[in-house]
Amino acid sequence: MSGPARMTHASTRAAVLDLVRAAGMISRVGLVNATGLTGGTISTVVRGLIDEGLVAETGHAESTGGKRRVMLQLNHFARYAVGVHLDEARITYVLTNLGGAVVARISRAGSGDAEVSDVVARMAREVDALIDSVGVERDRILGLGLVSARPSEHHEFGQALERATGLPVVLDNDATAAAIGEHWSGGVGATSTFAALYLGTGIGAGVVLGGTTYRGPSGHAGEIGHLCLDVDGPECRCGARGCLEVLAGPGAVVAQARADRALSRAAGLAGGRTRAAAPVAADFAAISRAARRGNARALALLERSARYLAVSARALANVLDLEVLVLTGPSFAIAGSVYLPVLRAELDRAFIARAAHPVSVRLSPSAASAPAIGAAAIVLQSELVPRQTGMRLPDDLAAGEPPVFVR
Amino acid sequence: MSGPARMTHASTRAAVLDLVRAAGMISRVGLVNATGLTGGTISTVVRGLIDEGLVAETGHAESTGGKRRVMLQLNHFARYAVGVHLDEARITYVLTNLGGAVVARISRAGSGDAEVSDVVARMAREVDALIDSVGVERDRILGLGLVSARPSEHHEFGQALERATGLPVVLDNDATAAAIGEHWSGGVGATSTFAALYLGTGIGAGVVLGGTTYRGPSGHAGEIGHLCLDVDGPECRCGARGCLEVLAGPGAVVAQARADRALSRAAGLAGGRTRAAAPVAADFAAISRAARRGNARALALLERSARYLAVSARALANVLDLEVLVLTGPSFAIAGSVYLPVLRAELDRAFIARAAHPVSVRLSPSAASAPAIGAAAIVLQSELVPRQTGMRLPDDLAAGEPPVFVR
DNA sequence: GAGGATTCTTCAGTCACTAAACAAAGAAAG
DNA sequence: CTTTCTTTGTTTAGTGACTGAAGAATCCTC
Repeated sequence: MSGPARMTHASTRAAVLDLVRAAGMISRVGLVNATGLTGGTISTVVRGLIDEGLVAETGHAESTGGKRRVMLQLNHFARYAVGVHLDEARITYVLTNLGGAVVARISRAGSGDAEVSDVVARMAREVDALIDSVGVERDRILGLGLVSARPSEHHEFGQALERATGLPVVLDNDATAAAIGEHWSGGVGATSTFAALYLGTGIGAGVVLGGTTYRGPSGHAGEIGHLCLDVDGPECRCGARGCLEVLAGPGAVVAQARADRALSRAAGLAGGRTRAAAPVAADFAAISRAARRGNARALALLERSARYLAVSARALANVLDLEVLVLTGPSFAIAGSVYLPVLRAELDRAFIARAAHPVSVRLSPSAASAPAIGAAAIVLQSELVPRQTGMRLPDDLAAGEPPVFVR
Repeated sequence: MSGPARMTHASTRAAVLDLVRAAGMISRVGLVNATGLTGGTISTVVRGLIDEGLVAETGHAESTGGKRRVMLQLNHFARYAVGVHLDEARITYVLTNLGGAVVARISRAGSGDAEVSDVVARMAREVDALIDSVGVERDRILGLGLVSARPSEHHEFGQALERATGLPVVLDNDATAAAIGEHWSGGVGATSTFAALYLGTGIGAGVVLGGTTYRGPSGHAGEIGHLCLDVDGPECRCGARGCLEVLAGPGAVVAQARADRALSRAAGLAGGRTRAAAPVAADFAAISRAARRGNARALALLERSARYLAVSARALANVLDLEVLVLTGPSFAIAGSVYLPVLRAELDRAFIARAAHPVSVRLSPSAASAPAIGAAAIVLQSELVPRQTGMRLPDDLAAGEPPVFVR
């Protein structure tokens, strides 16, 4: 238990930097207490971070009888990151500083069915415009995060964008990105276990366990759209019945609303009249507006969806032993006020570990642009936070061993 | 990306040992490839392990054009661990070697309502008897693992047992223990992501993500007994409706069977006539036997339970992106053959990430004593495997900082 | 302003790990 | 059998992160 608490250079530096970020403001002594390292080590590590311009001394604490502690803060404008959200109909770009705060933001039309090379060229120009709009030097930008609902389909896209922009590109899915964004922005604790419930046109969840993002072996962790809420429910494209997505997803809400002639007219639903990508999101927004205007039928549809989602959120909280649940994504940005109280009530009533700790349910303050902000946060995290600690343990251990000759 | 891949002494030693265990048989070159460390480091680490008697050279591989590789194996009988499973009605003790193989096993009556001090004294005697039965020296026993359905209620119990036996005691819950036992025994890969679905008188799941046990911030991770499968289902003690436990747990199966006069007689159910702890387990076993004898009604009840459980297992697999699901625990030991095909079919049909990888569903080869074996495995793991890598990041970072005086 | 408390830095020593030379063991070619 | 080459494993010097302890700097109290 005692003895040295050694770690690599990179991860010590990164861990200290992450602590400064997470704490907002902290002294060297505070870092000593938080890390378990000695004062000497912290002293040299902090000097390095100050020399690089990443951290700055920003004041003093009151004395506790001796020399006052010098407070340290992240120099938020030392580095930047670009976040890009590829949605079906739109591409959203944000430039954030080290603290995850948005310093520039633009939104442009989606790719449609244009050639990949053309889209990449256009995106590179739009990224340039984003950066130029605030006059940040290129070499202070750490990289570009590119998120979408199906990142596995965008590998070549990412590589092309990397060549076109000259920035390192990382890919991820929107829900995970949103979770990392919430984590980075400091809304939840540094080591907390939480999920970001993401409601776009689909339903997903980004999962952070004990401060570490969990993606699963194939990157599909947090897939809650196909939780079963009714074994005899309507069929789903996944092959099962009564899936959350079919019962309560934005698509289902919109379908139910369109089937209601009066509501369709009152809310001004687009129906099938616009092009394929947009209408679900647009009509879901229209329904939400109708509910806010007091349309009882619209409100009932949303509340029905919220109850199903609440039960699924409880399942997620039970399985993962969550401490915090953050609602985020474009659809929650619009209808969060309807969903939030329903989810809160459900998790307060029937979360199985609530004797040990409650689940705090919150609406993201930046639900609409959460994926793009998260995309930037992924870059910040991948550049500044401990890589994977520990060592790789390949599963095919015996692979490569020649045939054995037992003595 | 390049540069040294440093780690602490303890974790390098432990990681190498864990690799030797996981691989079964591996050469020094194999360890170099698997760890990324250099030959020199592996050479010294392995020498230390051989000096301690934990590892032994056991033969040669065929030459690939040069010197033959010397193969290394875990010396299974170098150390031992005691595993104890506190069930409602019985206490099961196992003594395992380093490989997790059972070298001695006894089962005694449960604690009933005796005084804690008396029970602890009796358990200490029974542990002594277990150890003496195979004549293992006391100082080669690493510790004692104590698992139950509600370990939080057994803290003092564990401390008393630690004093009485002189062995370090670790506590955990039965489902997590079972998962660790499966992992240690090598049925699943070293870095695999899997869950042990535990069916005793309750329902639980032990979760291992990427080779690391996940317990959750309050130790309640894997709680699937209260997944909702029917929002309008029967009420549950947790406050919700249609929970898995109420619809398909062994208690529910037994209740349904008891309500059936013909089945009760055919299976010889004890009903409410025996004392409180045993009957559910006993009657569930009786129903399973009846189903095996061809009783259609008993089989139908079990298959109904299996279908609900299968849907819940799919939920777990979707949320956690599982690669493997192991069925274990006393009730699966009895009725596993009924449940297994139903779960397999469900996960084959509707697991959402099956395009990326299938979920392999297996019945534990030692389902009945899995908790006790797992308890011993927890001791092995806590003594021999990397502690937590990285550094602790307390959540109350600003705590202890005096008031700040901004410059 | 002396003395004590607290914060922060400096520096020598320690230890895990690497790189590279070396030794040992076997295969292949003559 | 000898030579040469390949592969495996060990030894050794060097590197760098970290600790511990001493010292410097700063602030409070009396």
